[in-house]
Amino acid sequence: MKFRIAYKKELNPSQFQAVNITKGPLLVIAGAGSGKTRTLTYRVARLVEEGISPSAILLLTFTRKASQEMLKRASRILDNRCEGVAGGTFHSFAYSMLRKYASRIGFNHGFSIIDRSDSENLISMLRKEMKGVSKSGSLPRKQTLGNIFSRAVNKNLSIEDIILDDYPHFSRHLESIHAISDAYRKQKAEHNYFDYDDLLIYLEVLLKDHPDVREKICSTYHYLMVDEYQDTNKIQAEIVCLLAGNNNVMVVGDDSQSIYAFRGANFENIIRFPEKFPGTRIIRLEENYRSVQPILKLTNVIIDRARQKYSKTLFTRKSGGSLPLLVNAGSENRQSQFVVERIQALNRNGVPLNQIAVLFRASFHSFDLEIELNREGIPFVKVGGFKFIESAHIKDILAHVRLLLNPYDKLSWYRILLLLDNIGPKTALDIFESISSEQSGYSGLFKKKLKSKQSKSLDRLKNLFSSIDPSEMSVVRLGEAVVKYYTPILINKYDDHPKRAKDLEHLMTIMERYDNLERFLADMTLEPPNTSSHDGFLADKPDDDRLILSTIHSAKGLEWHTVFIIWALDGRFPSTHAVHDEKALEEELRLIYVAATRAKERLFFTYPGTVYDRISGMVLNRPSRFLDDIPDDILEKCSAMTF
DNA sequence: ACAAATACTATTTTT
DNA sequence: TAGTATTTGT
Repeated sequence: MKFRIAYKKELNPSQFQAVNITKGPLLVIAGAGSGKTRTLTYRVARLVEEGISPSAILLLTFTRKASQEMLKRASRILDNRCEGVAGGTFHSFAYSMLRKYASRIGFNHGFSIIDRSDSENLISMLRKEMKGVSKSGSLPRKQTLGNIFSRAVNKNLSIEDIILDDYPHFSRHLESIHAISDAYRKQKAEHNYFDYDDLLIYLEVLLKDHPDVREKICSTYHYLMVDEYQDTNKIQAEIVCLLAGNNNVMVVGDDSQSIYAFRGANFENIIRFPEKFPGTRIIRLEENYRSVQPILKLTNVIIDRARQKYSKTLFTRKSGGSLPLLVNAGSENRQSQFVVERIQALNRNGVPLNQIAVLFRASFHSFDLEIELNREGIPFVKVGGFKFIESAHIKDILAHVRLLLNPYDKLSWYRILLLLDNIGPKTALDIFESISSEQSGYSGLFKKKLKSKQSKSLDRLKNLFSSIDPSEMSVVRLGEAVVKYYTPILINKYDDHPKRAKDLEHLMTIMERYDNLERFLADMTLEPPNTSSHDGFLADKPDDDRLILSTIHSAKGLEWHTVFIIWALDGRFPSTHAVHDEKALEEELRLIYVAATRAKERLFFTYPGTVYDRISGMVLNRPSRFLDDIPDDILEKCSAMTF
């Protein structure tokens, strides 16, 4: 067969093999910077060139952006048939399958997806009820409870196991926690709520218990490709098994880059893949095309300390380059200043801002730097951490919008009613009960008798709901009506309302892109914009030359000319929480490995000399233990003063 | 009885 | 800083 693309010429031998083997199970161990994306992209093109229908190919990735990017690139090297390939995250794929087959799993009236904070709010309500019952000491907070429940699902363990393993100090509350978990499950079923984990659970149920559905889905998607396989959990691995009916399944991953164990990911999925699929062919991509020699030398030393790994050694042909540098800055602010100065110097020497990234372990690590960047007028985007979509004012608007789709949405009513004067938790729930029992849509709001003060606050809300009609107005018009109603509340509630009003404007520009309310809401929970709130309204301009600030988790798969890793301070990275747990410590090690392997030409680690840690009462003054004893000819050390 | 204001405390990463 | 527990106010 003659192909338009010269695969053999454009790929190295291992990559070519991975593209060339299109049938049967295939495991690709792809080291950092080894052209993993390139390989997947060419493989998509190859399948399409072989005459396979694009809609028969399913590409599961970690973010929607990643799959879009790959399909776009595949289209560029072949043609736009590649855009027809089905791609997305496990969660978005689960969503579309479950929508299609909702009635098969007993959800005849559909369901709505709740995000993490919705789920926590629901848990919080149940926790309050439970507080009266349990006697001794305080229950875990809602966030912790959410973590416990989610981890149990994603690791396929019981609540007992999770508490004994990870939260032994809460074991005396085991019964109460169990009760809350049961109540949570019940509430979700009653209100047709699916949390993130439910999407995976119900997809597994659908595939497992309904052979005809599974048959149908498998006969649609003949070719399955899964990216970032090291970060899948047990359910996802099971789903891959169920989907790979005809064994044409390729998974790509790197156990050294597994950084999502905290949410149940297990890189042993990679190791077990050949057991699950007998006859699996294994290909290793070991040539690094990204980093210069000195950087690769350091990252190889870092990952060498990992206990458990698929062994591989990356090599590069990129010669030259300077040694990575570990800088003692003296203080947090001096660290920020140092980074700013280096960025300005690089920029003067012709490195564009968008080729420079500052990476950190936790979102708040960049606060001081952000102030310094603003002072110097250096434009930046921040990725990861607290998201635009998670800020209270955006969630307020979305709650109103959600009610237009489902007037019996308990969480949304609760949220928007609490915004009103003289209405607290009790009244809000009473009103919801009334609406729910009336069964007459949101006009049920008019039925409930209230004190005059309270009904006065409700009047404007009633007005809003009687003036809008989701069947007649476009998505963005609905949004505008809600914003108009909400603005006085916003001004009253927040001192910084001008900034937040801008966010609402940005939300309107996002809504403009949708003509379907349901799709809009699903996207907002499944694939929300990943940038942080205050720069959200600028984030859509892709060519903007701006510095990147990012959590390491959100930097996965990306690369820059120069990378700064700040707060490389023992006690922060690894954090004091992780140091007593070997598994957690290993994950921190992989995390610093992922961060360092993002760099192409220049790599800086910085730490503030001495920091007092209020929580542990310790003085932190050592560089990260992962870097501390690396020889000077691999990692150069200096202080900001002597640079 | 319930809402609103105030005090206290523990602090990561994300679909 | 935000979530929760506690106190004060209507």
